[in-house]
Amino acid sequence: MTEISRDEIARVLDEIALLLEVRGENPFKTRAYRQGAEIVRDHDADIVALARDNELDGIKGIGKALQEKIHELVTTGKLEFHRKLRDDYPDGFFELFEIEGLGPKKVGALHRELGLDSIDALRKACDDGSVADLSGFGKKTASKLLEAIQRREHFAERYRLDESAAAAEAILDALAGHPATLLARSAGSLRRSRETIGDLDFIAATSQPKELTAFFAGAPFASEVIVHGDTKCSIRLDNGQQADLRAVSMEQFPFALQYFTGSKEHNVALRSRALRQGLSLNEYGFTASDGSAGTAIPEVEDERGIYKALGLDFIPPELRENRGEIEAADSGELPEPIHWENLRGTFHNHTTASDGHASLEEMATAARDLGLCYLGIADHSKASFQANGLDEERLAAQVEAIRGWNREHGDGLWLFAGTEVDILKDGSLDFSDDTLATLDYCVASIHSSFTLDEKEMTRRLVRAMENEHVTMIGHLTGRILLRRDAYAVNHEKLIDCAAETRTIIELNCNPKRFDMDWRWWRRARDKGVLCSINPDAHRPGQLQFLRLGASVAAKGWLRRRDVLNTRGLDEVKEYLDTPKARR
DNA sequence: GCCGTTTTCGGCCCGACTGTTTTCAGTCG
Repeated sequence: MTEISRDEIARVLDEIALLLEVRGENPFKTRAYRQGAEIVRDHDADIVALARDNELDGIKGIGKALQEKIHELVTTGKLEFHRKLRDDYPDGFFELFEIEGLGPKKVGALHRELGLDSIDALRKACDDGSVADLSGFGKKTASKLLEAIQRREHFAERYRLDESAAAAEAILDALAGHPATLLARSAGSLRRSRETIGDLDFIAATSQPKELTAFFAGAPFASEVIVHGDTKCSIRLDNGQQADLRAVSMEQFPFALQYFTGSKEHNVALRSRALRQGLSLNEYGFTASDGSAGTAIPEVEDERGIYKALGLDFIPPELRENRGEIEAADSGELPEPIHWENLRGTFHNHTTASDGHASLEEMATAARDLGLCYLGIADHSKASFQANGLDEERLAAQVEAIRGWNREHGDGLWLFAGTEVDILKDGSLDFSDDTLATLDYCVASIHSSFTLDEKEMTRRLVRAMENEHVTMIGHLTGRILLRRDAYAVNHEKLIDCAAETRTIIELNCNPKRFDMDWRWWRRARDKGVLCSINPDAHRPGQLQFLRLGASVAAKGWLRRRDVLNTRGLDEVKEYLDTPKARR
């Protein structure tokens, strides 16, 4: 039996929560399953192994019942409780939840009353009027459901971080330009630097909320108005992405900003903490939780003040995922924040020699203009023929050109000669050790045979890490966000191996990738693994991805000292000159 | 189903908006 994965356990728990909800079970029970799923996804240690060995005791949020169910799932590959719940529903039933406007109650009614079991069946039922006749539904609901079905076909539900950031900046500019706006900020998952973004969230301080929501609803970037009230307005942009505005007073602004930045889990934890201090916290402010006049309500001027009132250090938005940040803020142990200005150079970049769109000189100039002190060139190796990978001869010529640049311009920007060498199917490399020894450093990446199973893929990467010339592993899982899944790797083993072999793991901050995923960096850091933040730039402008990279690194709890490219040129030269085993 | 610095029982975050309703349920964030 192939072992069940962490994601699969979480998926089953989520599905149980959904099914219990449809059946109208105790909402707190469904929440317990949903939280269980989150905990399984986020847990630091190898939770599958713990479950197999019945050692789940002491994980907060996983009580006796969930422990037993997860154990059953891992050891038998099935969960009887889940099967029984699921048996009543066909596979297509679950896709109904993907339709905007349909929650557990409505899906339950559609299935119970009309026997609907797929989006296709729902479309037909909306068309023939049977949905509109259902109690609790109506003509308007039916037509909204039809629109939502169409929209789902046309647009992805999530968007890239860089594209979302650009859209948000334009909207913020428009909001800031309105005379009724006192302050405007974006919030939500964008502010938390998640790898992909759902809706865009905006908070504006104003004394004329109605004017502002009306402006938002009528703005040129609003291709459709979804909801429009006195203080809240949701619109859809041309690309299908939803944008929400909340208009609040100046006094409410920090609370609204905090609240709508989330994450939901972070906020729930923060609210429980407030309650223990006799305070109720919502998006408008603090109140006495028992309504009494005796409780002192803290004065708050900005978001920082909210955390201060709760006895916490300020928690940067990136860390607000309820993964231990509140405890760390309580004990003064939050990581020192890493900023993009701390980055002095970067290592994984391409030129026209392989599949880049700019010459060595153009890339170097862009790096210097960005204020970097050094730039590593790592073009593809020959096995990546689709990317015009370099053979030994062309590589040697490029190395010579780089040395030449340094002789001429080395006082302004230093170039490192490297390669992004292919890790072949068996874990060997596309260049010999002798060839690699002529370079300053080496990024090793997988670009082929994506379908190997987890064991083989992990072994392949381990073998690459064991090579003394491999400085760092590029895009560890090969994922292309919103398009291609990560290949199967055992992160725990690879992190351990990177620590042992002194191999750096790249944080590929090309917004298509953000790979390795931010959820693993804290563990890597604690094992002593060094990170390099690399844009995988194929054009000069893509060096700017370093800004996003620093935010994602902060999200992964990385500190400056955990990141190679926060070091100055001399330190980096010394690092690369030191044999790997002694680094 | 989970949890415990008021608790091993009795709580568990909460407000805006919409549509279908005559006072509220459902969804969303």
